[in-house]
Amino acid sequence: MFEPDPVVSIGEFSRLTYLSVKTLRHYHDVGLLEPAAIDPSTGYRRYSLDQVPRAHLIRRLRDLDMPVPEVRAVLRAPDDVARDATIRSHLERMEAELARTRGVVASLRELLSSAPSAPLAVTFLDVPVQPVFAVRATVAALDAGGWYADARLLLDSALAHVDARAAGPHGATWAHEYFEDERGEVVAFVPVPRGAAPRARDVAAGVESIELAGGRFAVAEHLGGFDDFDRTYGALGSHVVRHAAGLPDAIREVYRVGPDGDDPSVARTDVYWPVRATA
Amino acid sequence: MFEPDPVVSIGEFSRLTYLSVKTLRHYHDVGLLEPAAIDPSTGYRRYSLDQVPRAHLIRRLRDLDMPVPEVRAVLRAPDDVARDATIRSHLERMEAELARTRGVVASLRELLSSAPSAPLAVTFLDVPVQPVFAVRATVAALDAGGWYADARLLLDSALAHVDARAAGPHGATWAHEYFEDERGEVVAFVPVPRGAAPRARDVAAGVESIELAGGRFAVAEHLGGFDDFDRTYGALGSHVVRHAAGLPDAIREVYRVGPDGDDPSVARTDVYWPVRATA
DNA sequence: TTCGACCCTCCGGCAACGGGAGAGTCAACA
DNA sequence: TGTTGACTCTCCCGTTGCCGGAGGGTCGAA
Repeated sequence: MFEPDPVVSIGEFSRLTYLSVKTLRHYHDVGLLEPAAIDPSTGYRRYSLDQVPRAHLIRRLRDLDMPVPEVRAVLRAPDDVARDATIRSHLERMEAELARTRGVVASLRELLSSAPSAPLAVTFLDVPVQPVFAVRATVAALDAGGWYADARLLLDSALAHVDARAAGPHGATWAHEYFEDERGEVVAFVPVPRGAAPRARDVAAGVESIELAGGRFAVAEHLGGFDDFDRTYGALGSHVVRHAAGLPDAIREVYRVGPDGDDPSVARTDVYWPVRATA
Repeated sequence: MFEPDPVVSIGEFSRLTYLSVKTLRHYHDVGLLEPAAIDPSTGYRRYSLDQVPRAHLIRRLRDLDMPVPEVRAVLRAPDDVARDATIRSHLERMEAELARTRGVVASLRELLSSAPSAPLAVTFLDVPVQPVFAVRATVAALDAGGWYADARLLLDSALAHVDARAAGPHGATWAHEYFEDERGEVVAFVPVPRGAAPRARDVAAGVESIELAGGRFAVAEHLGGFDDFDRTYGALGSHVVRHAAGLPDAIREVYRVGPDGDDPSVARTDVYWPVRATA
C-alpha cells in the first residue's frame, strides 16, 4: 500500500505555509523551493504536502532577514552540524547588529541632549617621522572593525618576536577615499624603536616595516566609542577649515586607551588631521 | 566683524560627516540636505560648516533605519516636542521589531529541536449558525495585530452596552486572499445570544450584527503564540487535503485563551478549516 | 601648460518581493 | 454542455537607499 503524498495548488500551499503566492513563485525562480511537479502543458505548479516543513523553515529564516543565498545554504547543508553553524553565524550577526543599534541610540540621545557639546580642544603639532610595523589593506567601512582586530593581532605577534617594546600606542591611518567612498586604504600600525625589523614570517603574514611621514597636524582627543567619531571629525575638520589648510593625506588615529570590554566610554583616541605646514 | 561660516567641497564635507559623497548627493536629490550653495556654472556643491551637525543627526537616524521621509519630518519639526515624538515612535517600532525577532528565534529553535512535532489532533465538527457582533476590514498582514486589538475593543464596548454576556470566546475569520496576498478581509467577532443588537453608536463605529455561517469544519487546537501558527495550519491543512475536501470559505480562529501578558505560551486557539459536508 | 585629483550628471543594478496587465485553466453550477 | 468566476500563468515595472561606473568638465599646484 504505497500512498504518495498528495499535491496541492500554489494557492492551497500558500495557506499551508503562510507564504504568499507571489513569494512562492519567487522562491521557485531563485531555486529556494521548487514545486514537486509542474504541469507541462499549463505551467501550473504543484506542491507536495511533504514540502510544508521545508517551507516553514524558510519562512522563519527569512523572517530573521537571513539572505536568500544563506537560506539556500541551510537547506542544502549536508548535516545538522553544518546547518546549525550557518544559522548560528547569522544569529551572531544579528546580535552584533543589535549592539551597534544600541550604540547608535545612545549616541543619538547624546546628540539631542542639547549639551552644547563642549568645544573641542584642538592643538597643532609638528610630528616627526615615526618607524612602525604596519599592516595595510583596502577596507570597506563595514568590515573595518573586524579587519582592524585581525591586523592588531598580527602586529602584536610581530612585536612579540623582535624583543622590543612598542614605542607608543597602536593606531591607524585612514585614506580620504575611505570617507568619501566608504572604502579605502587603511594602515594599522604600532610604533617601534628605530631599526626594529619583523621576522620573515611576520612579513609574509603582511606586516611591513615602514615609516609614517612626519608633518604638521591638527590634533584632538576623542572620548568614547566609534558611534560618536563623526562629531569629533566634524569639529576638528571645521577647525582646520577655519584656521589652517588641509592636506589630501590620510587621517591618523592613535588609540591611546581602548574600550574596556563592553564599555566604550573610557576609550581615548587622538585624531591627527594633516595640515599645511605654516611657512 | 561678521564672519560667515566657511563653505567646503563635497569631498571635504564627506570627511566632516562620515557620509559618503554618493550619499551626500543622494540626500541632495531627495531634499534631506541641500548644499548651502551651488556654483551656477559648474554645478559644484558647496556645504557650509554649520550644516555639519544636521548631517550628523541624519547619519544617526539613518543608522537606525529610519526611513528618509521620517528623517525629513524630524528635521522639519517645528519644535523639540514634535521632533522627539517622531523619534520616539521610531524607537518603539524598533522595540516591537525586536520582540518579533525574539519570537521568531524561539520558534526557529523549536522547529529545529527535532521534537517530531506531536501529530496534531484534528476533529471534524458540524457547527451551527452563530450570531455575532463583528468588525470587518481588509487588512494587510503587517497591520493585523494592531487592527485586531482595536477591533476587539470595539466589540467589547458594544457588548458592554447590550446587557448580554458573550456567548463564547472572541475569534476572527481570515479570507483566503489574506494568506495568498498577505492582505484580505478579516472579520473579528464575538458570539452573542440570538437577538442581541448593538447600539446605533456602536454600529456607527463599525460593529455589525451578523451570523457566522455554519457548516462542517476540520478543527485543531493551536498552542502558543503567533509565530508558530504556520505549523498548525500546515498540519491541519494537510490533514484536510488527505481526508476531506477544502472549501474556499474563510478560515476561522477562536481565541479560547489569550497570551498572558508577555508570555504567549499559554495561549490556546482553535482553528476551524471549512470542509465540504460529507454527503 | 599640464597633470592628477576632484567634481558633475546620467544610467544601471542590488534584494526580495508586490502590483497589475493580459491571457490561459479549472471546476462547479445551470 | 455551456458559462461563469475563481484560479493560475508569465512578463514588466516599482519599491528603498543608495553603490558602481561611464563620460566628461574643473581646479590648483608645479
